[in-house]
Amino acid sequence: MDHASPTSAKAPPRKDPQKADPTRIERLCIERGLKMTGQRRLIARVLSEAEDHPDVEELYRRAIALDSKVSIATVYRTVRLLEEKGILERRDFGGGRSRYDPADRGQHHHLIDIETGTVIEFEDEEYERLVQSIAARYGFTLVQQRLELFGRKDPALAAAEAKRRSAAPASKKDGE
Amino acid sequence: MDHASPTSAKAPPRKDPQKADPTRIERLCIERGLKMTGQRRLIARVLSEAEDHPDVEELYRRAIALDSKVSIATVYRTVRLLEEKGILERRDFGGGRSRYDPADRGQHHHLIDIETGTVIEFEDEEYERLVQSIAARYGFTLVQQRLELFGRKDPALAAAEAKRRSAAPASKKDGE
DNA sequence: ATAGTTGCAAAGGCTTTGCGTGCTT
DNA sequence: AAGCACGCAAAGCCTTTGCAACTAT
Repeated sequence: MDHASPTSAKAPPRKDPQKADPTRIERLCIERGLKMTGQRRLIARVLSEAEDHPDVEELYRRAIALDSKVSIATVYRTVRLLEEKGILERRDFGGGRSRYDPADRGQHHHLIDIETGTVIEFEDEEYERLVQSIAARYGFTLVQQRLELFGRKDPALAAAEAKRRSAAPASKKDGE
Repeated sequence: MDHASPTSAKAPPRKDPQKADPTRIERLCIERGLKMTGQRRLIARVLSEAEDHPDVEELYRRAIALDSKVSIATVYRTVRLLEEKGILERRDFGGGRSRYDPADRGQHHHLIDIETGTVIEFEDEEYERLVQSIAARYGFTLVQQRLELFGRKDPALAAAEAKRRSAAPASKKDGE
């Protein structure tokens, strides 16, 4: 993970928190030529700060916690817009609701612990190569993909993992 | 596809079409100790004959075409039951509805043509090995997985594919 | 006979939408 | 100024469920 930068804002306080520092996602919105309203800036900020995979209701909760000037309909509309613009990716980890994942964090997939709901993100070059070649095998160019692994922590394997743990990969508990 | 047997019934007509020949899925239901009603037999039959990935409404349509003694609520209930029993797998190819896939057809994944909706099923040993090892890497035993590739037919690649086409893989047009 | 199943219609959860008002460009 | 975005509440999907009648074991 090369793009990871601490969430904490080290920048000195500015006059208007809304216009202070265009967040990662806000910048993308502007690039794509979206009209930036206060609500969109707010949602963009929540998304930029999110390190998990929130659903619409969770985004809504976080947004109103910051500002309280959004309706859930707008969150739905915005999230759909951003998905169409390729800024957000919609995921389905089961449970009915869609979850959202900023698309600028690079290609990654999910390993879900079926006991605890913990979501581990991972990347794998070999896998990437392989699916490209599978698609090509059928004459297709890959446009999108979805890979989710659901598993259970295995004591034996976990011990083995503990040993080789050195470059700690991202791993965080996600709701569900 | 080794298990594929023609849909047409070549067997000599029996007394009761309902009890005649327990279908593949029906047999599984019985093994799991499910109480077999006419409706369940009917749905089991539709599922056994399906070579695509129908959603509930499609199952319902096919079922009433055969017999017309089912309600859609029962289809929903049955499909959920069979999923819990591990007889059916629920898929989400986008579009809101869940699609169903008999679990006894072996491990396979899907490549979806985003232009036409065509669904290609494929298997890949190397992939299977790889994801096992990815899960193990994090100390997990794989319990379930979901892999869907969405792509667009690429003229250049398609030409290449046409050449090497010898062992024709399964490929069928699916609704949506 | 009994526990489980079905149909029907109503309810539920998530998401979208119509409409009048308000704000960005 | 003009068009697009917002909020609100109503409506739309897909799916589940309460209840009374029915059926497989």
